Amino acid sequence: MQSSSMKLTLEVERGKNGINDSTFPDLTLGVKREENGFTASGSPDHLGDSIWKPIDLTSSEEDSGSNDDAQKQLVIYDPAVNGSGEIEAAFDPYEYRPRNTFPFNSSRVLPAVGAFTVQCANCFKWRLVPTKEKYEEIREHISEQPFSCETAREWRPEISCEDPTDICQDDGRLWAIDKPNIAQPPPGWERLLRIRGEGSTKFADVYYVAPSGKRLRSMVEIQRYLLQHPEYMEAGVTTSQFSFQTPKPLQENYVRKRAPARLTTPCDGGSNMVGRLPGFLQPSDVDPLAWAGPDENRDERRVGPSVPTHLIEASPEEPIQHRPAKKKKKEFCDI
DNA sequence: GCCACCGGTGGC
DNA sequence: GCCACCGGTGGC
Repeated sequence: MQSSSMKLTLEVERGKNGINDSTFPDLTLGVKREENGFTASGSPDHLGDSIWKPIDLTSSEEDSGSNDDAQKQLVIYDPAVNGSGEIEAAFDPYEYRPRNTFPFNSSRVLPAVGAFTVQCANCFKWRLVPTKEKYEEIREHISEQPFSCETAREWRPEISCEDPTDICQDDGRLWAIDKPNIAQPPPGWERLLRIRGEGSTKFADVYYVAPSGKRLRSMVEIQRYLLQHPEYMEAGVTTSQFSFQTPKPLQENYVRKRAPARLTTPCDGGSNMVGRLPGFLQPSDVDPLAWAGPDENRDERRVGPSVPTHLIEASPEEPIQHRPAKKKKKEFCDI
């Protein structure tokens, strides 16, 4: 990972429908994994050092094409998945909430961001960022102000490049690369990232929640809302403070590809597209890093109650899904 | 009735 | 192929 010095990571957890929103804010972090599941370890300082290993996402960057910003990437993964694992919480920098651990009875559980991680530009190790707000702050200026372990001393005074990485992309979580340089939302506003279930036509949706509680889902709506509420504009809020860009999943098949309009033979397969499970795709094609899907791991991860298989490993229960495919994941930690 | 989520597509 | 946008609707 060379250039990519900085990448940002997001951990995804699953939440349930209504709940997601609330969960969002919490995203905090630290997850550790335990034997099979996750656990938290607790060390106050760094999360499990041992537990998490370094991740290398570099390659994944595909797209940003222009920027090689590969740098700033976020990875999302779903801890919950694993099950049971539990995530524990330790407060300090990393506090976790075991929310996902408990069984949601709800029928729908969707993945949600569980943690944010940024890669040190010097040692390339991943550092968990304690809050969504801090993460957004770092992300906003990641190009001009590369993140380093030294920066992390703001919330972890003892941290240095000598410490092991905080997280490793291994277990079957869902990882995604975030876009760099996204402005922080205006004061009083919140930017929500909702991860869709596997097999959807899109990976995620971004919403902005205005101070009034109104949710806005596109720049058109933002613009309209600001015009209707001049007070925000008078306060300096502009559309440049909003961005609906979403992270990209490393799992290549997570998002269902749009079917070609003309696929022939419908039958043949029936398989045509839609029906196909993503899983079938070849991981190989994808980037190296891509994490792998859940394969085997999945079992472990799933914990108790639910988890059905689905693709994402993460999701524990998901009634929802379309069929998931399974993909395999692999782990890659490099550092 | 509301709204979170999903699907679809026009435009690039 | 990707993404911004928004319509539809299941579930509450």
